[in-house]
Order: sequence, then structure tokens, then C-alpha cells
Amino acid sequence: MPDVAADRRVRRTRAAIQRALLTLMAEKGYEAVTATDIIERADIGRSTFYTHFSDKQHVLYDSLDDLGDFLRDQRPGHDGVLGFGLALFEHVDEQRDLVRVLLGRRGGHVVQDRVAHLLAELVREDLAPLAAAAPDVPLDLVVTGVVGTYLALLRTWADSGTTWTPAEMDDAARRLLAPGLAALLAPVTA
Amino acid sequence: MPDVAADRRVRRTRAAIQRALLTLMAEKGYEAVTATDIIERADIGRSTFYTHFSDKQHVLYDSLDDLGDFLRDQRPGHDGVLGFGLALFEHVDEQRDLVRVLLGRRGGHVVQDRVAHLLAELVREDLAPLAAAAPDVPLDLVVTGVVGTYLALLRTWADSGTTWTPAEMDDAARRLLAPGLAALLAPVTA
DNA sequence: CCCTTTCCCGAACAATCTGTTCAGGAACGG
DNA sequence: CCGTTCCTGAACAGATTGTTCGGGAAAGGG
Repeated sequence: MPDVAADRRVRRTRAAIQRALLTLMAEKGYEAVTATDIIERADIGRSTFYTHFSDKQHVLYDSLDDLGDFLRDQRPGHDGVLGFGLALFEHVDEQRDLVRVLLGRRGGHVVQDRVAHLLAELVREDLAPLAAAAPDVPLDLVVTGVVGTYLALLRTWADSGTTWTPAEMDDAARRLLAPGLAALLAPVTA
Repeated sequence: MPDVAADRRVRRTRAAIQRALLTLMAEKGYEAVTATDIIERADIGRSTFYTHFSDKQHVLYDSLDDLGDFLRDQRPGHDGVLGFGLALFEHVDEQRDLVRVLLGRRGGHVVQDRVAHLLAELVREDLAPLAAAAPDVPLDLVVTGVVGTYLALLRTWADSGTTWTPAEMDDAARRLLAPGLAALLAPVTA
């Protein structure tokens, strides 16, 4: 397990591997990509690959962690509930080539799970302030449902041609979820 | 490609194969099951397997089609929007051992996609009558979002211990989605 | 009950992929 | 400049996939 930070060769190698995987995923989808593919595309020795990553999956994990950090930094505080939505769709729209490959049907379930976790944290933070006086339905279930909605919308968006704008996607999500959330999380206030 | 209907041997073989896959999925999850595993578990010849199914995936497809037919038959007309929900959760609860394996995290994305299609049809039929006067947001997006919610709830339900009852699950889904749907699909009526 | 059709068997095989090992050469950083 | 660390690449054992083929066995119609 080479030292990541210090050596330039290490950085170079790891970057090449991750770049190779993402490129190949865009061409064949996650499942179809093989470790040998990555090795050839990255143009490195076979043993080199396995000293850095135990698995094809772990290459993906590292990439997703990077993506998660990026998403987390860019998050702005929008208005009201589900304020993160528009920013999310806009970001996905910008990072089209990458994120769409990850989220689309060709991305593989590993990605889905990872992204679902990421989103769940965002949603939970978003809903927590309002959830104080709402023991009616478990917050966990609400978060799960909301994340499911967003993820489903993101996936179809990623897979289909870009007919809809980020704003339209966010609008659809809001209109579908906001009323129910309002009723659930502030039953007395209204 | 053997004749399915006529010959008893064919029925026997196919049944054994499908049973083997589902059993193995319950033990290892879909991804981890190999064609060789199925062959050994079903106790059939290797060539026999490949004359019936080209793939591990296609074994699953057939099983899911059967499940889909079953679900479709059992569907009752409940009250109002999302009336299928309770029946869905109840069915999943009954067929626990099978459906939970299919829908859970160990099920594999192939299952998810297939089930998503199944649910999409149900939801679309459910929403169609109300969608006449609602050009505001594309029905496709609404259906996608709703299916995403239900699927997400089903998945966490399947993966976690059975703390919640089918009624509670359905209640959560309804409360989250129904208000938004009402506003979306009948903007004038209300 | 018989006989033709149809299916099953299972070993053998080529092809692909995985993950590991190791000795020698190359690049790195201090 | 020099010791440390990394990369190489071939070679390998093991697993998996999907195909082929010559019997042998079961099925079901007549």
C-alpha cells in the first residue's frame, strides 16, 4: 500500500486508474468494465493496480468519496424545505458526463447505494429543524422516501435525453413532496 | 430451446433451476451466485442449464415475470389514490422470504429495474384517471417519483428488521405523497 | 405397449478474468 | 548522490463462462 501523499508516482498512478475506470464506465457501464480493462486503459502494470486497489469496487469508492466531498462543499442554503434540490440538479447537469454515468442505469447498484447514503445525509440535515414536533411518522422513513424520489428522478433524468432543465426537475420534486412534508413535519403549525 | 408446455422433463428442469437461484440468492445475494452454483444446486447437467437459459439473468427474469403476474392478479381496487399501496406492502410481507431477497440490497440492480417497471405500470394506472386535467408537471416524472418513493421504502423495509407493519409503511408513503399528488393532479378541483 | 421424438447428461474444452508473486529496473525525495 | 519506495511484466493457479457432442433416458402419441 503505497504512500499516497508524498510520492508523485503514486498520485500519477492512482489518478490514471480512476480516470480509466470513469472513462470505461461511460463507454460500457460499470458492470461490464473489468480490472484488466482498467489496467490496459490506464497503461500500468497488473501488479501495480493490485497494490493500490484490492478491487474494481474500491476504485469506484474512492472516486465517489471525492465526488461526495465536492457535493458537500458546494451545498448552499436555499429557501425552506428541500432547498438543496435545485443545487443538486444543477450540479448534476454541470458534471453531466461524470455524474450521469454514475447515476444512470449503467452505473451499477454500488453507486446507487453510495449516493443514496450521501443524499440521505443531506435530506436529514434539511429536515431535522422541522422534525422536532413530528413524532407521527418515523423520520427515517420520511428521509428514505424523499431520497428515493430524488434518486429516481435523477436516474431517469440521467438515462433519458436531457429534455428537462434542472429547474423543472427540482420543481417536480418539490411539488410532489413539499405538501406532504409540510403536513408531516408541522402538523400543528398549519 | 426445449418446448416448455408439453414435456414434463422441461417443466421439472426449469423449476429446479429457478428454485435453485432463489434459494442461493437468499443465502449469498444475487451477484454472488454463479451459474455453476445454480447447476450444482439444481443438480442438473451443465449443458442442460444453457439450453434453457442463456444467462443467470434470464433465470431471474422468468422468475420476476411470474411474480409480476401474481402481483397483478392480486391487485384490488382500494380507495382513492395510491390504493394499491397497502396491498403491495401486505403482499411483500407475506412473501417475505422471496420478495425481501429480491428487493433488498442483496438483490442486485437487475431486480430493482424490473420491479421499478412493474410498479410504474401500477402507479400509472392508478394515477391516470386523475391526470386528465394536470399538464402542469409531466406525468412521467410524477410516476417516476412515486415509484422511487415506494421502492425506497420497500428496500429499507426489506433490509432492516421488521419493525414496521405493512399498514404503517403504507401510511408513511401515503402521508408523504398524497398531498402533493392531490395538488398536482387536481389543481382546480381543490 | 411400442417407437419416434425430445430432452438430459457430463465430460471436455477454449476463452476470459481474477488476484498473487517476484526479481529487476526506474523514479523519487531529501 | 544515494537509499528508499514504487513500477514493471511475465508467469501462474484458480474460478467462471458458454459451447460441443455422442450416447442414454424419459416422454407421450398412436
